[in-house]
Amino acid sequence: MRLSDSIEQFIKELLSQESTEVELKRNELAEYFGCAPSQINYVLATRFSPDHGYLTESRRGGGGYIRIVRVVKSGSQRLMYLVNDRIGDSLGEEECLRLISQLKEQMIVTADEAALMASAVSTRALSVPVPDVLKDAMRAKMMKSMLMTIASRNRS
Amino acid sequence: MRLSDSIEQFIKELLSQESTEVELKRNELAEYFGCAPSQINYVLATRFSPDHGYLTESRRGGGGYIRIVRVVKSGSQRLMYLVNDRIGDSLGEEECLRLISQLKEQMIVTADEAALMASAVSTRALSVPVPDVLKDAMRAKMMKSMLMTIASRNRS
DNA sequence: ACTCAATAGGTCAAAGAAAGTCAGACGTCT
DNA sequence: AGACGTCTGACTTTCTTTGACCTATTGAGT
Repeated sequence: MRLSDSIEQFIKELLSQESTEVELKRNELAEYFGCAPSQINYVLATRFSPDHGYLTESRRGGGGYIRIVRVVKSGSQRLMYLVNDRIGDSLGEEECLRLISQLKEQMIVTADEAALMASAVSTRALSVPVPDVLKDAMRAKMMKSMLMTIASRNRS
Repeated sequence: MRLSDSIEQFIKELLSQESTEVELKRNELAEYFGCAPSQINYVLATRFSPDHGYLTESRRGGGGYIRIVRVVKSGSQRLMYLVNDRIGDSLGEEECLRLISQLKEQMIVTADEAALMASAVSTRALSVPVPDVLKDAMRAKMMKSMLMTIASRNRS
């Protein structure tokens, strides 16, 4: 069995026990598996990325940690559809706004959240000297990122 | 648990009991936590700065003290300060996250909104081939745009 | 008034603690 | 052998903690 797979298993084990969130120490985990600490980052990058349905945050320095959150897909098929299929690599402002207003209508996001999202992807917010092609690429990523975040709460 | 966090909690405990202001002795507090007195300054600098919504004053010499005052500003005042003064033309990711978490702590935005904002300015969301300088310029604009949106609703 | 010692807080740099990054070595399929 | 996935180690960045030295205030003794 591959080391990466073992670590992946181990973390998923923890996640299944401790609900949807787990916090761990990179060095301890590396010690436990007798590997380089950076191996943990590799596992996170290749198996617990947002694309895989996970979010991670961390802190350095004394008392540092890594937290992994499993995004629950059940309550939000619509969102995951948007993230995985609907939104591609590029999204214009108009289309962003259309999507956002649909989400609002379907009561998947509140009016306040919709306004927040719209202001983030607005032309005004992105008015820096960068080609439009790249801005639209960025909009796509921002939308996905925000939708993932929304999907990760709200397991109602 | 981190020492800094314990001290922070301790002070906030005092503040919640004694209204909006608390006065303490640096050396006594350090003794109580068994740490170097300068540790107290570190906690003040990293957790009770004006950005965090606190002011501190102090006196040296006999009968010296440190006073910590929680500044009670309305949400929209705080937001306007951020938009007009605090955030300039450029803002790194770390600083964005710090500001956002402060807004959450001050209950000016909800946890959900904070998460949404954080995901919008994240490295992940902006991972397109654009120089970092421009990304930080964009972050500044996005933050302002989002904060304005928040301010324009409930002017409480 | 002046000086000096005691008291109390401030500053800063260096050490320590954790996590992040990335290039390159190593493996394992085809 | 080549391509792709895995793993490591050296170096970096961020956050925390401490200690040595500095500055301000007070008060007692002259």
